[in-house]
Amino acid sequence: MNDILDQLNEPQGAAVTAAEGPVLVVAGAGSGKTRVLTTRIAWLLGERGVHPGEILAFTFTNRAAKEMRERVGATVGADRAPFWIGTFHATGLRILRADGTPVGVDRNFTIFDTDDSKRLLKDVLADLRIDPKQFTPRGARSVISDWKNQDVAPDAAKQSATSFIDEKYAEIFEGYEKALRRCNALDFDDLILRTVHLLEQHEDVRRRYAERFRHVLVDEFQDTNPLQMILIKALQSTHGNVFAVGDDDQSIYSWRGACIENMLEFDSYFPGAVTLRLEQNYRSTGNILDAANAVIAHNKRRKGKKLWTADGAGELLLDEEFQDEEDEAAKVVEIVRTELAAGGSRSDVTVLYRTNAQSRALEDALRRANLPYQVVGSLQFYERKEVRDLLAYLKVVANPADLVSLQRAINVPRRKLGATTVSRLLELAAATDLTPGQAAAEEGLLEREIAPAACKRVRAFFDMAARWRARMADGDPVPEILRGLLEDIGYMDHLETDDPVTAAGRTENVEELINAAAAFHEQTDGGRLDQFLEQVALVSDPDTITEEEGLVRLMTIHTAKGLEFPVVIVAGCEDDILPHINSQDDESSLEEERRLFYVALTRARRKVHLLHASRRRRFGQWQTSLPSRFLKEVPDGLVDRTRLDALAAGRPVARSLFGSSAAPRPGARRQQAAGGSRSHGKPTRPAVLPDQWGKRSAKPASPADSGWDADVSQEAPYYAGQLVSHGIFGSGVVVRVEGTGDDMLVTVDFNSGDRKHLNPRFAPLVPVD
DNA sequence: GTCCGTGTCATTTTT
DNA sequence: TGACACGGAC
Repeated sequence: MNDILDQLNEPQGAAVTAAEGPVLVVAGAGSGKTRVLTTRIAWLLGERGVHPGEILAFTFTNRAAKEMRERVGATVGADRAPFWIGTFHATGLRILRADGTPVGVDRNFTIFDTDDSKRLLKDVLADLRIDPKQFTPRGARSVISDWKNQDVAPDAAKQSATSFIDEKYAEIFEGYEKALRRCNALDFDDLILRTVHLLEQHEDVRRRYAERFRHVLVDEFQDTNPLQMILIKALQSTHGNVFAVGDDDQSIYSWRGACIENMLEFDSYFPGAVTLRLEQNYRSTGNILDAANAVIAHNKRRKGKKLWTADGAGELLLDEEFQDEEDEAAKVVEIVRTELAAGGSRSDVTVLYRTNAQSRALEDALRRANLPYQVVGSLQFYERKEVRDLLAYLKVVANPADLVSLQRAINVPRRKLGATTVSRLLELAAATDLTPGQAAAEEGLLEREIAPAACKRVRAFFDMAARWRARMADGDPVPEILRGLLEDIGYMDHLETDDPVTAAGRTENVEELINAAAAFHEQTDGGRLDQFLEQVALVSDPDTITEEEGLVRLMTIHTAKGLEFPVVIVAGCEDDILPHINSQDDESSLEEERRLFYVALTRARRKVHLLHASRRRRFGQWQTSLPSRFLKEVPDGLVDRTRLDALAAGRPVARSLFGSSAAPRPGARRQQAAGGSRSHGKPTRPAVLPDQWGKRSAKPASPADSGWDADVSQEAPYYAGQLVSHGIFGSGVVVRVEGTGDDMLVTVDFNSGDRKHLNPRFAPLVPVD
């Protein structure tokens, strides 16, 4: 044990050996947080005589849970590793499976994921005859989820509603809960909510669990929501041993209910808590850390800490501007090639971006350059249509009450059972209080509403389901059920006829699902179908299809949290992307955007490239953009900046237009090397014109180019960065120009502090020299 | 019941 | 731009 402690630095050691009672470890990026958690567990087991069964550890991802379990196992021996290390959801599920009955949780419930919930909500909205334009399933799900995460029941929501909108949502909430019950299903939030209810309403159960788990540990504490806080409090209620590790500066999930206050006000939730800080970083260079520290220091709502490293400063960060997203992508290719030339691997380079849509241009460029890449996390394996189809079948087999899966499965492949038949079937079932399968089995019931031929097809479907349900009851192995079912419904043929182009890929995914079932069968020693479905619902990706070597990785900053890479490229460092346009209104969401930028920076071990374009296509329309405001927060000495033109460098724009200032700078090679600048246009649009130089020879002309040419030469007297004045609002700076002609919309930040969206046709803006 | 054209609307997504 | 949902035509 002592050698393990010897390997820790002082604060790490203090955290690991902290006395009983509440402890908050504020662990900066790359400061050895997982190590502290796992060593703490090992120390409790080894030094404090704690039994493995007395430890409960929460994580947010399965990946983290797995890693923790393995690392503890490696230290103390697999047989002594705690049994209860898991995600909040998986842990809630375990508790509910064992003790859920008192809060009305049926043993055979199905877990609805987000997609299931939305589909169910769609039905609910239709039943309630609510205008689907005003209330979307997506919106309703998010409102309901917020309520659930604050332990608000439908009744309470109704009572506290102060507007028509809120009342409607509360009504939808109520209908949704009823529908869930009818489906014998729990959604993700329920896994925690019902557990909380169980522990709140049943003192004996709460005491039992609290006394059993003498030590509660929580990873990524900054991401906990109010409901999870209640759960943690309940579980530590008899002993107060909470060991929470997190980084408030990496809280990037507030939009999912994460509550940074849980961390900032840890002391008030757990009086007498000890707070420790881990600030020594073992990942990044000094320059990267200094940059990250400087940026995050602009946030007000934080605990405050400063990362440092015992190693050197390393290279400067690079901040480079490009004309558009294609040039930006070309730079990514160049960076990868440079790394390869220097003996590195493609997988050394990871590109991070704010929005998934940004991956397109990057992928195109990498594909053209023949550089294999992997987009991590965008479309999850279990979100693929074919996989979901098959899972829907399995769910129908496992849970006859699951109406959502039924609706998905019943007409895929086509069985001539359309919307009319299905909705009549569901109405009949609802009216008779039977499952659709039972309703179909009732003599003559279907015939009341459904044409005889359709009745026959409906019964054939349920016969099929019943056959496989019998096989399940016989304990047939899951992979065999899946394979047989596939055959039975002719799914592979369906894939082929449905779309021959994608059939091969989809078939592969189906095979991957069979593999997952086989792996499950092995690992669980013949686990049941419902257990398989449960695992699938709580695991977003099978391990096999992530983490491949030799691939350039692309992912959102959100998915990158918790990972590290030698070289990080942050693409799209532009205002309106990072910070995102929808998150600029209030201080707290702007701070979250800054945390995102901070997370991106701190992923890098060796090198950071910050790329941005001065214009890019958004929804098919060109939009100009300014460098991200966060770039300015990186101190000058740490970064090498390259701008396309003099504007951003602070020189008067017009001069660069006429060539006087265009001395080639190191990073400007693309624009300069091209030679043969084409002079055209009027000097009234300085900010865009210089971009055009060399464009044609830098890469083959594309339709986009000519379109842009035509556009700009006729319009765009306004450009981002331009100083303008307005009769009423005074003077200000143009932030963005959207649209053309009469539809033109110019966004201006006025010196008064107001941001206005103006149509110059109606609100004359006068350029200021 | 199914097909296909048109219209709408776009963050982030650990479970 | 492009994915997806819906409504009208067959």
